[in-house]
Amino acid sequence: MNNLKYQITRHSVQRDRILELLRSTDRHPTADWLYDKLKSDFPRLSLGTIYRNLAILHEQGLIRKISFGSAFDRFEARVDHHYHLVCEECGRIMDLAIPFDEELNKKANASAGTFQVRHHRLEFYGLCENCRSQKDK
Amino acid sequence: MNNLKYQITRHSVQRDRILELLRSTDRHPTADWLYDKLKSDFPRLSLGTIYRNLAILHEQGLIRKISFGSAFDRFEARVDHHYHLVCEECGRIMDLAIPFDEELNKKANASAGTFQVRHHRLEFYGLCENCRSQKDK
DNA sequence: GTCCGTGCAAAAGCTTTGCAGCCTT
DNA sequence: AAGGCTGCAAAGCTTTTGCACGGAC
Repeated sequence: MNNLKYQITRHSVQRDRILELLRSTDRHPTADWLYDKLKSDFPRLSLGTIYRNLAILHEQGLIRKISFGSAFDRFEARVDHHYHLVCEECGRIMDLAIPFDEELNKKANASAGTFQVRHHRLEFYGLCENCRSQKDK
Repeated sequence: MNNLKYQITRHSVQRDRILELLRSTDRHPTADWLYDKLKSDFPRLSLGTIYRNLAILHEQGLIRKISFGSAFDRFEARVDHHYHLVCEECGRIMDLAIPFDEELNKKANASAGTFQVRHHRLEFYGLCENCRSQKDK
């Protein structure tokens, strides 16, 4: 049983360069930035290749992915600060009852140098009850 | 000086219903879910209206928005667990030096009921040095 | 010679926006 | 009457995917 989407066996210069680039910077680049940087070396490079290789590298645990932006925003009417539980299986989101920790901002600020921390966002990921019992079957 | 994009003055039944719906549920809906729910009451409703009103409600502080998904993913070669600083002005992302807190998962689990917490994601938002000095001018 | 990886282009998926007409004030 | 709000449709953006070709092994 193997759920990997990409089963790479071959070597790819492009993939090497993407990983190398990521390892050489602390900018947490977007796919597009990588594309721009590598375009001069591979004039016929395509964004599809970037994305495919990022997915492969990610699958291999060689890189991490941080999602931002707004593909699939969720909304809620509760406007006080609180944290969420997110089910990785079904996408369900629940509010979590632990108190909001303002102290976290101070702790972060203490290590953030000249960066000025104003707030934070914390989410917990795992399995909701439903999906857990599904998996037990 | 007013930077608000939406300056609402008028009343809208659709907006009322969106807020009412959000207040009546704990599902943290997507725009599409709201659209589906309201479609029967407003047969000619459009998703554009949903999005516009969500933006207005958000601007008024009546609702919160949680972004997930992948519009603008960022990648990094550092694969150990760590936290990030995100500049709200320029979008720059930096690694934060505070230790990764595995205890957080346990704390969350203790309040999560039947939800099984496996990991978490924590980001700090604020202003980087550059953008801070820009603002002082 | 296989068949994986690439480039290219089209498609997909969510969100935004232009526009004309309607509705609130 | 003024102009914000709506529905509709098109556009915008990032990411994904189908396909044929070229390259790795």
